[in-house]
Amino acid sequence: MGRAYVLTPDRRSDVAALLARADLPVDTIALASYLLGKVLVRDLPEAVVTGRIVETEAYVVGDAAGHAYRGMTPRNRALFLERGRAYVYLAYGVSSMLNVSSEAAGIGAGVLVRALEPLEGLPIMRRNRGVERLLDLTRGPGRLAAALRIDRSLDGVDLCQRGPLWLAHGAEVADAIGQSARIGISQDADRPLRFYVKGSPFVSGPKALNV
DNA sequence: AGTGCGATTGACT
DNA sequence: GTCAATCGCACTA
Repeated sequence: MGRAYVLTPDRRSDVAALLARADLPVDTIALASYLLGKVLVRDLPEAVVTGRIVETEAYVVGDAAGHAYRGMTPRNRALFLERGRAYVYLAYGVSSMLNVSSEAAGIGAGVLVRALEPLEGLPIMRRNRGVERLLDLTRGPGRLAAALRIDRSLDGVDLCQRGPLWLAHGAEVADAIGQSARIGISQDADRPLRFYVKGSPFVSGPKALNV
């Protein structure tokens, strides 16, 4: 079995460095791996809740599995904004999904955030999720959105600006980055556009994809 | 205006 | 492992 996974040291989000838009790679695939290790900061009325990104998926230009594939619609317009904006939609009428828009303004593409390692605000996350187990708080796109109380009202928010939801620099990803097919899609299902921190127990998906 | 379908999750056999 | 819940939205007419 692999060595024990070491939790990232807690970091105060009020001193965490905001990601500048210029820091974000323009290319969707580059952005997907770049976001691993970065910290997602959610400013809630009662507390700040943060987590380290450990799993992402790229939905690239011309991707039949991407929501922007058939052009701009009321739902997916945020995917066409400049990179670093939030695209949030409701999946299966039940779970909210957070994406980071990518590429230049006018081009529809983005990166789905699939899993976080919880850092700050664990009590709030437990309350938002209604579960106790640390591993169940933010493992999976719908779960992390619930834990951070992210919903469609945050669609279009600039993640490169301090506000209700933003991105901060994190510790370097010392662990190797794994790559696999994306989860839960039928179109273009074999393309290796999923990225994850190897060895992190907070990564979602079947074990076979996480080697 | 009606229809079909998910970038998932949680409950259950 | 299987499967239903649940609803906004894209698509067709």
